[in-house]
Formats: sequence, structure tokens, C-alpha cells
Amino acid sequence: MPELPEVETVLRTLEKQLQHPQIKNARVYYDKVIATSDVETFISQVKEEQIIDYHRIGKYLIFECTNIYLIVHLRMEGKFYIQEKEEPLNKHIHVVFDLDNGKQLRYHDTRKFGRMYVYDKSIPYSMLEVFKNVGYDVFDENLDSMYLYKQSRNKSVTLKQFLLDQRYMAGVGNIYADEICFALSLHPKTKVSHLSKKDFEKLLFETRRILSEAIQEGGTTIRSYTSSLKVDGRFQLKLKVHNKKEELCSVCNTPIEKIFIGGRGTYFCRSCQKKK
DNA sequence: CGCATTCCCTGGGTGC
DNA sequence: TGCACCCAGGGAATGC
Repeated sequence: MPELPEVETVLRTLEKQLQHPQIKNARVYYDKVIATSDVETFISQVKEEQIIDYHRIGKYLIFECTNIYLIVHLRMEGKFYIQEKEEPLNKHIHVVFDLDNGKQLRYHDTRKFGRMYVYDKSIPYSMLEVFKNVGYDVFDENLDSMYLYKQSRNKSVTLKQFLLDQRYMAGVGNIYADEICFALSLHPKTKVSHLSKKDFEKLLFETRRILSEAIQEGGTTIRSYTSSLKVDGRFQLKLKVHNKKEELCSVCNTPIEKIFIGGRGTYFCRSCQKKK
């Protein structure tokens, strides 16, 4: 499930592999993937557009084109492939873009949760409707710990839920939220309103540190793109708690536990991580 | 208003 | 081997 580091890796890889192609045509095989219009409109909007820049906010990919923004959220299993047009279409390919270099950019999504959005470039992309409930990107220089501290006041939610909430700080998903709680030595069920300003300084620092490391790892382990553009980073090797139920904590040897917070599977060490 | 629950999806895993 | 069932989860929609 792509979170900020995986989305960033996809973005960097696409930019390097594709550079600035023109989209000659497109086909959509699963209509619901297009969120902003019907399929006909979508195709007419992207046709003849050239990708001139690549951006990201949280988990959203932003392809800046000549006249439009093409925005993609991969959700759980969305992937891009750069393939030859002769390559047979897999049944999970839902969108195909014909590029002017003769290749195709293909969107693959087994569970069909991902969405694509198209907007005219009349306003800065951060102001678009799709981002109305998306706050500062984790690495946005305008994001600071005092802002997060202020947003956390009078909130009854847990630390884990706060980290997953994209309205304040965007990009953290279920895996990294667990890792951030562990790095802070805080129980994921700690009420976020109990955290101090100092705690939020550490929270932002550790979030950026962990996600930066994950980007580094993802960046070194992407597979060859001749046949596929599949992100398979090595960050799994650095995880301390997520998906490690019953394994022993690397710090204190206590078995890692799995609980549910807001319906999300959550992993933590009850010895290292205490409620505040 | 705010928090909790449901829904969207499919493949993989489990139990019989 | 087959079949029914359950689970994973980001974010929008719906419910209380």
C-alpha cells in the first residue's frame, strides 16, 4: 500500500523514465477510476497534453501538463507500468496512455481503489478541490511542530488516528504510523491531546527521519522498468513493529502485539511504548 | 459537530 | 481440489 515514500519513489522513477512525453491518446477500461468526469471527457482532456513537471502532496501524484493537472491517488494497490504497445494487456490494467515516444503508460490496480482527477490549471494545484481535506505534505517547509500541536488541542483521537489523518499532515499511512509511534516510545492509543509541544517537535522530526530513510530504501530497490514499474522497496527490512505480531521487539525482546485502533491493524511493543 | 461505522474491491488465506 | 467465508485498508459517505 503506497504511502508517501512509495509514492515519491514512483514519482521520481516516472520522471526519470518518462521525462516530458506528450499524451497522444488514452483508453479507460474501468470507468470508476476517473473521479472528475466521464471517460469521454477525461480522454479529451488528456489528449495532446504534455507532462511538463512532476509534483506530490501526501500520497497524491500530480502530473503537471501544458493546460491541465492530472492527479492520481494509488490507494491500496495502484501501480504504473511503462510498456510497449505490443505487450498484452493484463486484466487489472484500467487506464492506458499512448505516449509520443511510442510506449504506453499503463495504470494497474487490482482492487480498483485508486482514482484519477483532471483539473484546468487556473489555480495553483494545492488549492484544488481534491486537496480540500489534505493538509501540509510531511516535507512541506511551511509545516512546523507548533502547527501540529495546535491542531491536536481539544481532539479526542489517539496518536495513531492523528498520524493517519491527512488533514493536518499528509503522507503517513498505516505502516509508518506504527513506526513513528515506536520511534516516539508512545503507545499508539495515547490521546494526542496529552502530547506536549516538545513531543510534537520530536514527532515531526521522527516522521521526517523515518520517511526520508524509507525514500532512500525505496530508491535503491526499484526493479527494472523495461517490463514493469513496480515499487518493491527494502523498507520492510527496517520496520521495527509493523506486521511483526509475536515477533520480539528489537530493543527489549518483548513480543510485539497487534491491536485495532479505528479499525486499523496496529502493531506496538507494550514495554517500549507507554501511554502518556 | 464529531466520532464511529460502512462501503468500495479482489486475491490470498483459512476451515471444512 | 473445491467451495464458502473472511480479511487487508485510504478515504468518502453515511449513521448516530
